[in-house]
Amino acid sequence: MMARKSEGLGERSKKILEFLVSYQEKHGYPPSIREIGNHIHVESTSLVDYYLNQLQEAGYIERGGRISRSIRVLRTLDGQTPFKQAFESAKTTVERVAHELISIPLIGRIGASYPIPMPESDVPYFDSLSTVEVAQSLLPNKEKITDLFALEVEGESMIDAMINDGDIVILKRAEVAQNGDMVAVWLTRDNETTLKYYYNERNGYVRLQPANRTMQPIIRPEKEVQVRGKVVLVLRQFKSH
Amino acid sequence: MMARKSEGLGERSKKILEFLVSYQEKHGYPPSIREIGNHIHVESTSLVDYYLNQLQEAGYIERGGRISRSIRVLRTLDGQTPFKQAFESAKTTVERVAHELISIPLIGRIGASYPIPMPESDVPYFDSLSTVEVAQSLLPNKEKITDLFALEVEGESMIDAMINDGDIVILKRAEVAQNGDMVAVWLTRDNETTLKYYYNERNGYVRLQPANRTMQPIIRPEKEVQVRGKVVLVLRQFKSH
DNA sequence: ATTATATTAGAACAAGTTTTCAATGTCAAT
DNA sequence: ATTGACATTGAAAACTTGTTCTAATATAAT
Repeated sequence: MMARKSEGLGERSKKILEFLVSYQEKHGYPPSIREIGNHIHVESTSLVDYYLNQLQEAGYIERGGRISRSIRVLRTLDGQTPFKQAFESAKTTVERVAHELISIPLIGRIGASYPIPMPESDVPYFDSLSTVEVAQSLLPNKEKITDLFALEVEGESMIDAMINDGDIVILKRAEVAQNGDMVAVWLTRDNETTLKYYYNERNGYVRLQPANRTMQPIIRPEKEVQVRGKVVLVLRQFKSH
Repeated sequence: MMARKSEGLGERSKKILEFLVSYQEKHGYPPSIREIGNHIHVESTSLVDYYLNQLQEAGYIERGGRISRSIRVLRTLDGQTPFKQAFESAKTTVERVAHELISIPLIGRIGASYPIPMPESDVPYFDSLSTVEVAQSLLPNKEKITDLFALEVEGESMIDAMINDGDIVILKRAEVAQNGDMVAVWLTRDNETTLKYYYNERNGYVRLQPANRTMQPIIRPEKEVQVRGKVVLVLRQFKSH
């Protein structure tokens, strides 16, 4: 016993599979069993049925029982996934990739001596100078992207935050901050913008700590410190010469 | 005479057209007339046939006479062309977007006291720890992406280059540099890695200038300075607390 | 040779499916 | 009210299509 077990697919099955794909491509709907039989020069519908069952067993096609022209090709010989599936797959890929590339409005500059420009809430950046494209993976998980905006740093006043002229900082709009956040603040007494680590000392004072540990912190009363956003990412591009 | 001439399509025709598309998407083959009728709550097949003829007249569908489930949608209400064309369009979109999001291998760490790990040329990073996703727009025009690699900065030795612990630097492989490039170099005499601006003084010496202008440059003989790459981008991520 | 299984044919049947037709309802314009 | 194009119905007819059954033939292992 044990006759040759169908290694792979027979010639006819292959031909049927190809025909299914080409017919669908050409007509927009699948062929009937008799049409298949005609193509492989087989008169009897039962034989075609026989082959189709094989193809189904092997996972190449799917059949909707008793329904006319209801053969669906799941995969082809070369592993290609035809049509619907390929389309779906492409679609999800588009969505995924598109989702992973975020456009953040570059709404202005930030420097020591002038206030931080703020984007209008919700009304998404019509007047943005340009946008900065950033991969989602570089940003904190699931930030609402509408809360993000970018500023270009002007001048060297942020050097103690390790941020230099020309750097791009990406911020999340915020009025309050947690201890340890890198924040953009406006100091009312000093009339100055700065980027520092934020620590709320429980005595009504706020300590603003430079990133560079060798430098001294700034300590101000809470009401003199206006938080404008949390820094989520800093970008520094270098031109190649 | 001249009764209301069908302006556009009737509600039912529209519904049928939508159904045709969604059914085909879902099942992989077109619906029968009865199934259509069922969907729009119409018992008589002849009425559905009537609507289908209209749709055909209007050029929305094509029918294979007497053949079961042989309706092909040519165009939809919003002018979209289903199937193959949509697939092609989606595919190109995928390719375009995917092209704008680049995966750069993160191949190790960089610190003052140990050499710069280098990726094998061409052999694309099998052993990369992970990858950094970056928008093409942030990189210099048309860099060969295979020449790019990323390193995570360890320690605070690069502070004078305004680069801190945890920062990610993206480099382009290079053995020589132009004046003004920010480069990653290995100093053989000092046994040290550093990131500095590169200036070749024509007297056989190289001046390595910190980004922070208040600091003093390092000057070394040309042969003691091994350029490993040009810095093209620095990323600093902040966790939100 | 024998046996079990794989392959093929043909026909008949049942179910699925589209067409056709005659009849009737609807509605705006005459 | 009458007309006539459009819309709708139900049912029968005609055709397409998938399934099943029986039987015949081939093929490989025993």
